[in-house]
Amino acid sequence: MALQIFNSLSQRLEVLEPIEPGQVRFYTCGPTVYNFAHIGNFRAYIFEDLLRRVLKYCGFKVIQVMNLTDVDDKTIRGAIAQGVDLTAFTQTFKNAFFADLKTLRIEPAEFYPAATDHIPEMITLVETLLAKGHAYRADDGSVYFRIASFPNYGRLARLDREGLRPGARVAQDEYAKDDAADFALWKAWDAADGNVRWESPWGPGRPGWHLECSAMSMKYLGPTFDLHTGGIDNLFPHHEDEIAQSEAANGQQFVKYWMHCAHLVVDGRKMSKSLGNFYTLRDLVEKGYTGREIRYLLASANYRQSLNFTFDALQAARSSLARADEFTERLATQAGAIPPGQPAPLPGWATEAGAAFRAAVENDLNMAEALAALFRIIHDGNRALDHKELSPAQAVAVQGVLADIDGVLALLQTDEVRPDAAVQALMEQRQTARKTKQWAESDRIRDELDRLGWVIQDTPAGPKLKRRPG
RNA sequence: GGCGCGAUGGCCGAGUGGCUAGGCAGAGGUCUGCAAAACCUCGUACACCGGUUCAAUUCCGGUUCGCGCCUCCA
Repeated sequence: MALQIFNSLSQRLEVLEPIEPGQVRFYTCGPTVYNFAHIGNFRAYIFEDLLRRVLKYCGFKVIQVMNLTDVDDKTIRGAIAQGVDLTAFTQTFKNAFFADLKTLRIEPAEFYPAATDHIPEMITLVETLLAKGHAYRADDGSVYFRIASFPNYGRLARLDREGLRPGARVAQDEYAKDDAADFALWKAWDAADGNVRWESPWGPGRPGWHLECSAMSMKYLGPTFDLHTGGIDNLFPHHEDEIAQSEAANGQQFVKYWMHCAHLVVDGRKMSKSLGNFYTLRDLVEKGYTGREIRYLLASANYRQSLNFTFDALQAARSSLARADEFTERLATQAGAIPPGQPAPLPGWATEAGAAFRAAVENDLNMAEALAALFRIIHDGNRALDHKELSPAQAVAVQGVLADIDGVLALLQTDEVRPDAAVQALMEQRQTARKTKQWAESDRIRDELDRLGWVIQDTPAGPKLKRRPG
């Protein structure tokens, strides 16, 4: 089997065949750092993280670039509103973004280029486009891309010239453009930009939004690379414009495969501040949910379908992970008894589930099926342990399968919290009470531990303390 | 107006022209001092209306509802 992905460009499933065998170069549209990212944003970043991990799982070397948009209308507006420098303003949200990625166990990309660090590259690209006749300078000092000069425009989004007719959303003040559909490569400075400006051959101004992705992908990945991803809302105009700029400048195909992640909705409704169903990652963490739980929920659905975020589902994610944790711990206990140097025969059910997992992720990242394979291991493993049919050596082998799987999922490692001395002492007190059959006292201590956030399990090997989630 | 996606049991969510998704929640049981965990058992789900077919949740058409894009929202 080989990794198959759904290519937005062809609208079909294709076997991923990188330009350079064994290595996938891919570009992912990153955040505009003007506020804290919300869970809808993170759905896309988790999708990209799963993709990255699946690529590695399938044996590819990965070079991933994620851009940081740190200059645009919103960042400028935000900086001015707070009366701080653009750089200072965006730095706060860059830091927050990286902290959030860590919370969600998203593996770092190889490069996180920021737009403001690549102004010269962008200016060079605009010069190339001007020289090749794909761009023109308007009366206001801005430079626009001439869509009429690029016949393939609209191919990705499947929009024809009719569909590109100016609609209500085209800004009224874009009179300077030859064609209303043309988009800005370089925006001339105006008063609303405050002190945000860079010098250019066309006078002071700033880059258009789409330009950074073309300039930076070219710099870090070359004129043609394998894979480009983003949210479905970026498909048009952003990605369409990237293609136009890059292919017009380089005269060769920009990207071989495009993948787009569908949106997240909350309680079946579009997430919006006015509906009161808008959540940043930080909002959920404040409510007591862990990054791992949120990751589970966001990772559990097909990336091409809209995902319905509900707190019931988040609670279910919590319970599912508790079940997984219970099993990995049982497995570790059993594996701990292994005599050193024993070869490990893998039970049949684990081999099958491991293969099912691989087949699932290779099928365009079918994470629901992949998780089903994980739960097959948990279920069959628990049964084998109950029936004393899993040797320590086999337990080690199963751990190996889980480790492989978790290379993709990044869900199984727990954020372990050890009970403190007081909690430990209570547990021992309860044991003493139990030995003398003082059940009322024993239950009272159990309730007290519960209030402290600890659940107790009496096992044949003695009592165990479990952190109660939330 | 144009283009596109979707509707699966209480919840989240795979999938398939006939054969169990999975998880969570719920019910009963085993185990346990009681629990917890685990295991065992348990659900005539495929929006609606037509059509194709021996057979449709799956294919086709329509209806209703939801979501998205149509120039700077992941």
